[in-house]
Amino acid sequence: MIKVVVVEDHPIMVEGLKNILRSDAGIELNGDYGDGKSVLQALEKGQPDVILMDVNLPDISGVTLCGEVKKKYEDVKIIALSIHDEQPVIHSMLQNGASGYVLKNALGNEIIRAIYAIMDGEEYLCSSTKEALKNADMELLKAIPRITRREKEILQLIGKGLTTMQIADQLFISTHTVESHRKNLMEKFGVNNTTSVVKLASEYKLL
Amino acid sequence: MIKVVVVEDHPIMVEGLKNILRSDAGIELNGDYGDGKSVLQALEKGQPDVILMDVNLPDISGVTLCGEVKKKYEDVKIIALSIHDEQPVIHSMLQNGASGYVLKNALGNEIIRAIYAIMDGEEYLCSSTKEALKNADMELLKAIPRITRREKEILQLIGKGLTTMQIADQLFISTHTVESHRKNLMEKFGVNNTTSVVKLASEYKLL
DNA sequence: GGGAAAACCCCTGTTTTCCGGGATTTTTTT
DNA sequence: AAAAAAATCCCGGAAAACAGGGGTTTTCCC
Repeated sequence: MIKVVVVEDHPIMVEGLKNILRSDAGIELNGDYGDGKSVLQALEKGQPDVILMDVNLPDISGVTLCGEVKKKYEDVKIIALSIHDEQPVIHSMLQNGASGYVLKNALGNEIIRAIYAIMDGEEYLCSSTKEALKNADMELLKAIPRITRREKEILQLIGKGLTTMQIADQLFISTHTVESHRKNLMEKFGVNNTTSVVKLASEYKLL
Repeated sequence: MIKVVVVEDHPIMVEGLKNILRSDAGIELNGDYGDGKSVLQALEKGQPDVILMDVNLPDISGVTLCGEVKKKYEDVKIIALSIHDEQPVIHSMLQNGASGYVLKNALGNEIIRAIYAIMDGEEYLCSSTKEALKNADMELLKAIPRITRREKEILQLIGKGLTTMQIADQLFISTHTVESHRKNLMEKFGVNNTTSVVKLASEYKLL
């Protein structure tokens, strides 16, 4: 029996997943969790074979959670579940140790197939995911930039529509510093104006 | 028996909803559809009592669909299902005739409760939705701005990081015109710089 | 078909961001 | 404790966005 754990914060979605998993005789559902913290706690007491993990969780990002789980329990396989088909999101999950990536608009049996595939040591991407990756040069695959706490803070204020001067005032720092952060953000996201940074950050759910 | 139809493009979610609805004896599931077009077609041949409608559909926006359904079949009650708790999204759905708004992180029985409540002629908002509305002044409740085709086009180009001049070049219009659109967009969204416009538009899934 | 609203277009001056450097002081991580 | 990463600060010139004004042409609704 393949032991599966579900991490997903939408109960209705969990209900659907349970139903799908139950329909397969070789799979055993070993619990479900609504956020990152509770699943990390649970893992200390024993690990499943596979974790079905939503990328957007209420507490920590799926990317981070994925990395942490794999660091501690390298044998646990992770399948990412997501509504995003953005290339950097997919790429970041895979880089952080996910063995599969299935979009939420996939059919139920794609999940089953994914589970068996990765138990065989394969990597499983659902068809729409493959589609999303195909168009991108494998060379210039970009991961989601890792931004610092301060940068995030400034990004949020920029998103609110504040000017550099207003931000400087609010955070009790110089306008020059704010401009530096702005510059670094543009650099990290590989764009040349703040508007694009905000758009991308919003797409990657970094705000 | 209350006849319910589900409009939702994530099969796993549909699976979960079916499960929940099946568990209640007074509710009968009358079909599910993955996009706006197919449900509009189906409605011509007969209407259910209630439509459970995802706000983010692949073809048209839930807000539009909601309006169209209510225009043609005013007796059909609509419950919006969404992952967003943004106030303008909620507000726009209700303005377009939705009788209920349930977030996807709600528990299954919230759905059941919502169905019975609106069949009794009440309006049903799940607890998190109420929470999201509470913080906002009822006075300055803002609907999602209606933007024109041209404005959307320009917004997308801005989001790509193009400057006013590059946009003007690409669309064969003057930079002044682009600036006008920019101005109108800021006006419509009630903010004073383009970055905020892009952020909001992205939140409301207008891009 | 006619009128209103929306969409589209244009201009000038002021403010803000962007770009190109460079440097010092905390934190964090190893 | 050393090395790496973050956070802070600084400058000046160029480029772009913003604010506030006005005008013409489509489109849409009655």
